[in-house]
Amino acid sequence: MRFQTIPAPHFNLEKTLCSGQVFHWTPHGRGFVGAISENLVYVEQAGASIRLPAEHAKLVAHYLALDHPLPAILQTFPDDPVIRVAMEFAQGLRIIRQPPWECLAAFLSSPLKQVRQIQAISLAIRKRFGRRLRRGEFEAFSYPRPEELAEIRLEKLLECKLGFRARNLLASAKMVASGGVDLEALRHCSAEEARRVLCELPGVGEKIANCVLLFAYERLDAVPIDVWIGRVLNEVYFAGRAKVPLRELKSFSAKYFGPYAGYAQQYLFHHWRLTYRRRA
DNA sequence: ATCCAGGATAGCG
DNA sequence: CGCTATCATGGA
Repeated sequence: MRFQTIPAPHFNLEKTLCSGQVFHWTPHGRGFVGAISENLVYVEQAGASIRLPAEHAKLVAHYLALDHPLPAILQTFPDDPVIRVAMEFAQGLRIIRQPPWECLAAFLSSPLKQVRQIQAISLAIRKRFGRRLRRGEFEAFSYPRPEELAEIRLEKLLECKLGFRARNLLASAKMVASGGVDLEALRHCSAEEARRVLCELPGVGEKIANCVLLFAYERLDAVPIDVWIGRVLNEVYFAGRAKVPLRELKSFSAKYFGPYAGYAQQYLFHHWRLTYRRRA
């Protein structure tokens, strides 16, 4: 296997793959093994570059969004102390371009789960129902395609610890498999239209739709407001005010964080989730 | 033990 | 419309 090193300035592989935007990459040697659709991929950080099998260079560079002008994006963030410390903490984090179905399926299994558990579920489904991919010392599993997942019995899916999410994942897979929702077509829609269509899927509300828009469709202004972002907004930007309505949090985020609000949101999410200590 | 987790949704007033 | 209870499971 011929390896290649390609430049990856302003990039941190570990922060990018382990910040709760994608859930199946597993440490291997000095890097990570995973799959992009049906392609087995190994990639490792090498200073300001990444090192990977040459045949996957193009695929991975696109997936990891190495072409995003990160310094220019960061410059659009508001200048406040909370953003500044998050930018420092999450330096090199990029929002990637996931295949839509993989991303949607992962977030369908996310409600009321910790990142750790979403990882476990994602890997269990891949191992159990996906395709085994092997190449030399590397091994990974693809995520079952919609039409494959749609054929799985609910009882079998439940063995992957999905709980009440299994029903939604299965029903959504059937809608995608039957063509009721065309995930590829959403690439050409406006963000509003794509969000509306995604919310037609069972188990998808505005938050998960925004996750998919941000992490799969490159709508970098989409802001998923989960418990962590809600916490940041309430404790920092709405400090002292009790019970701020969700619609107010949404409108504030869209205005205050700027054209790459989704990117800013991810830096805040990563920082707060890994450093937060509950107060007495 | 008790509370919480990258929420969505039916059912209520 | 906005509010609430509920859903299943494991981590902290």
